Amino acid sequence: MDEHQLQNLDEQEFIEQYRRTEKDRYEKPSITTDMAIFTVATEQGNDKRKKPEKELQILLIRRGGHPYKGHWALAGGFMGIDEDLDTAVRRELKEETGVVGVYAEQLYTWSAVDRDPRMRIVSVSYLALVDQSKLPPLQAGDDADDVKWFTVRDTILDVRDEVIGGAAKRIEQIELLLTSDDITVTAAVERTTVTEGANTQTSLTVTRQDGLAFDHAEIILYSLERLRGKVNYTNIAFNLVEDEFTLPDLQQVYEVILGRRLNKVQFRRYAEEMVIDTGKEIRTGAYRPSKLYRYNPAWVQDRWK
Amino acid sequence: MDEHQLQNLDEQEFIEQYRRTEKDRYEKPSITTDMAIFTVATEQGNDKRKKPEKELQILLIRRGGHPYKGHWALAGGFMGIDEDLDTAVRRELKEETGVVGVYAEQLYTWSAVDRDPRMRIVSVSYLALVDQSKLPPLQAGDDADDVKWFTVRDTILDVRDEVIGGAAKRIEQIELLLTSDDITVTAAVERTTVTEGANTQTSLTVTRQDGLAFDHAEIILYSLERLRGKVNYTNIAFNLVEDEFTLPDLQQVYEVILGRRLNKVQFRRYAEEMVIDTGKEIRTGAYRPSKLYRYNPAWVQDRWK
DNA sequence: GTAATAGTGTCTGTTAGACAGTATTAG
DNA sequence: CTAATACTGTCTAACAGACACTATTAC
Repeated sequence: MDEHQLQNLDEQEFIEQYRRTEKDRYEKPSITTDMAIFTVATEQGNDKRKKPEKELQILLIRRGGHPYKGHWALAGGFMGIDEDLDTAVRRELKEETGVVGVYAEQLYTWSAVDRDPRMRIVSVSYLALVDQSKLPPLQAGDDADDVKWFTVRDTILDVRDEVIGGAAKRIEQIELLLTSDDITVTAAVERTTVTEGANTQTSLTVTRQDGLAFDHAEIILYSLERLRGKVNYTNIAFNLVEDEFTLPDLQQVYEVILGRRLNKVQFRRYAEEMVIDTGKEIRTGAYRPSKLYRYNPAWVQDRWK
Repeated sequence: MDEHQLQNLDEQEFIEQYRRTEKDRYEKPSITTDMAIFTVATEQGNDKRKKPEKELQILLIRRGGHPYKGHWALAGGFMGIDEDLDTAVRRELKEETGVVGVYAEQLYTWSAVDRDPRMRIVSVSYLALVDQSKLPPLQAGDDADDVKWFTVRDTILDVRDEVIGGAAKRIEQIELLLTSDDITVTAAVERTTVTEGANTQTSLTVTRQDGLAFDHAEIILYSLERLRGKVNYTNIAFNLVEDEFTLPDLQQVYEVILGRRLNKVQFRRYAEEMVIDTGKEIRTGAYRPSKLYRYNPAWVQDRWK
């Protein structure tokens, strides 16, 4: 049956015919999910007298199978034919790490033709956040040899500007450094921004990596960008504190994400309308106790009225 | 060869073996792209003496084949096995409408199991913007019977708040109205926002549609949200004016996107650092001429310092 | 008391928002 | 001249950023 005959059927007949003869006419890619899940954790080994510092961490698994066997990767895996992406990514996270019930949002879909050595794979990445107190003990499962939280540090090593014709080009060399107790994995990524007229396009390319699998360094850097952007105009950071939290703790979360100190008065004015005072207090050291707040579900972002 | 044997190979051997025996073990979905491309156009039939009003328009094609034959849809189609998504979506747009060289960014990946009646299809949607002056005459091609620009209007008909246990739920009834000269297509979409603690999730569901194909009403509303969000903190709106433009024209673009009037002084202060005076002027009516500007490529968003 | 952090009062410079004015044009 | 839109000066209220202060605690 040729295309013309096929189109002269009514829709029901067409679909039946299509399923019989057309459905697998072209080669299809596979679809996987990848989950960049972050938490804000207390640094090890600190002075008893001082309040502990915090840091941003990401969950990685060590791959038990080829390809990139023994390398560290984001949790994730193939989407089943009968599940949607949100379901698939949560299922994979649970299977590989035991982590459930986290905040997760879709991030970006990666489709470079050669991004997987096995075959054509398109991957839909997710950004997830979880508070330490909601975490069960980690347990590696499935394809994973091991699961660990890695401290995330990204540094811009170099910025180079070029002007080619009417286009302005900015190339940033970024180093991504992920460390666990005894393990360090790194990647060098080039971030290219091309501005031509009003049209600005940014792309990320891994130029060197040590211990990381696939294009996951790009995905991690992209998720960091998104996280840093959204923290300023959404409630996203509240997913990184307990249900009841203090304003100094919340401020620490913002500082860790943004990588810089914030003004206390300013921060508290900003946070005030997003929180509700529980009336409780908590004592954490040799100093004045801190008030406990909870998120104000009635808060609406009004930056863009 | 079982899984264990497979994993004892070295990586090169593994990949060769995988391609022979594992590659097509599981049923795969198809991947398509969908392009929501907008422009800001001058309304028809206006008073000579007054400056014409402008409106937001989206490009739709009438489907020449099943399913949804004769219905209106976003441009797009299947990704080839040897091309990435950006390439695929631009190729499809060109094939179906003749439009090339536009600003485009990836929007969201839609994966509901039943979103296509033929088979399992995951679709990656794109948001694109183009200035009228860069548009060639439209020409339907390929699977498309016809191509038209539709004026976009979305109205919130009703907002209902519910509180269930600790979760706050907001259900908005949205009407999407798309009109061309003689054609009107509509859809009713339910926008549900669930807030539980700090965790807010929003979903869109089409409840009724007339003349629109697939879940494209959801995609269109989602792209409108993104456009309205980004216009405030990026240079995205400059893709909707000519290379040289006046500030009143630019302001009109912002007003059309946001659906409300902006304060002139305020807008000009905001826009000032994003533009460069060309020294030229343009006369468009029986009133003072307007200065022509161009985009300032050195502008960087500093809202999130 | 001391050292440490939590939380507040208040000053200052900047910015958002609005009003009302002037400038320029075609007809 | 009039009607229309482009553009600007300036007032006010709100806000961001910073400093310095008070409050509370463990030891």
